[in-house]
Amino acid sequence: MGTRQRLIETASELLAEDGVGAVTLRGIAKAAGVSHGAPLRHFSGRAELLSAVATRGYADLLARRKTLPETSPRERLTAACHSYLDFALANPAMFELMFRRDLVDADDPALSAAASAVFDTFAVLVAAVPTPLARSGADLRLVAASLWAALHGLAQLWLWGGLAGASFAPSPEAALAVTLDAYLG
Amino acid sequence: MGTRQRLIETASELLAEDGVGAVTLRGIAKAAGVSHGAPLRHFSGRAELLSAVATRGYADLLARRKTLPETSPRERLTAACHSYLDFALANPAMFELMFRRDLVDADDPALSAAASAVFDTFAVLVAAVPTPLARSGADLRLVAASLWAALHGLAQLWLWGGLAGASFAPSPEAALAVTLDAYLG
DNA sequence: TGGCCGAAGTAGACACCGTCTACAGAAGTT
DNA sequence: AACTTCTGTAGACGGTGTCTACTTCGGCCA
Repeated sequence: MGTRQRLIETASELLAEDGVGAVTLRGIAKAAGVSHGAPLRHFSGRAELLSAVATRGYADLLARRKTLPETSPRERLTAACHSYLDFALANPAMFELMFRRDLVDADDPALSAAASAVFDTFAVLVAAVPTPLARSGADLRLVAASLWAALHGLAQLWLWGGLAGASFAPSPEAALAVTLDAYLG
Repeated sequence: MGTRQRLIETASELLAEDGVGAVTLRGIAKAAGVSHGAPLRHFSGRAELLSAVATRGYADLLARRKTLPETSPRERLTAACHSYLDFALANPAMFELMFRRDLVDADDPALSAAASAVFDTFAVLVAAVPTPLARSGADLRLVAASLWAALHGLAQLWLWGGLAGASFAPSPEAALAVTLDAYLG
């Protein structure tokens, strides 16, 4: 395996084990057994390396969509929503990195393509379900964006731990059930 | 004004002008006209200073709740939702700081109290509205958490710029309208 | 009044970070 | 065989947060 690939691999492991704060260029280099300047031979800077890592994150997220049950469109959509939340809760550091504009190069074509693919396939799933909103004539892509945002906020808020500080501590699944109830009637 | 207060003030201005990446302890000290070590006489570290700044952010957000129209509970809730989104879009750096666990001391009592107050008053607003969800017997605090998450995700996703990369670019208000439609029927 | 002590500010050091540059070797091309 | 390009190393630079002396000033008490 080439050094470039090993750097991405090592960074992913470091990210999963020690969080976003631990994915430092020098730390990755040391963990990969190369000198601290070596990564710059394969990436223009930290942002480019982390973009490659985040791109893999989006790809992993997209891969989950391929394993949805072959049942009704409605059940496929709810499964996808659960899958999104599960991914975020299971890989908190990767999820955080994927949405940290300051750590990642937003103009990276591979990264934005992978991110768009996630949203696009989600929009397709939404469009296949006859929700009350759709029946009332709302723009389907707008419904998809709204539902995705709701999902995303649920994941973000839960990882943040904010609800735990409130006077009660709901489970993320319970909140997701309410969200799906609101959108799918 | 004491140095401590001026440091918080200066940090807030720096945050609003140049973003989260610019609120560095040394930079704040220089902008406030003190030596680079002075802030440590008033704060245990960077996290404590930024916590004080974020606490002010939550207070500002809460203050907006006091200016809601005295109309129907339903209109008050939708106004509060718009207010939340407006705050995030108008103060993106502050909004980001408020939810950046790595920059802030999550155990700061003032900070967590301010954050809880925001959620609690929101929950009160939700409880006053007879949504379809409420009528179907869902836990009202769970509905509040779910709706707040939806709002939060909308703000986060929009600031992230993600929807702009997709094949279409909805306005945040349009997406919020759909979200409110889903919850308030 | 004189002495004292703690709070507040300064300057320097340390370790770490990302990035740049100079250098060395290996590989491949003409 | 000579030359160029690629890959890796080592060192330096400016920046960061934090720690540790060292000053300085203001209030307090004998």
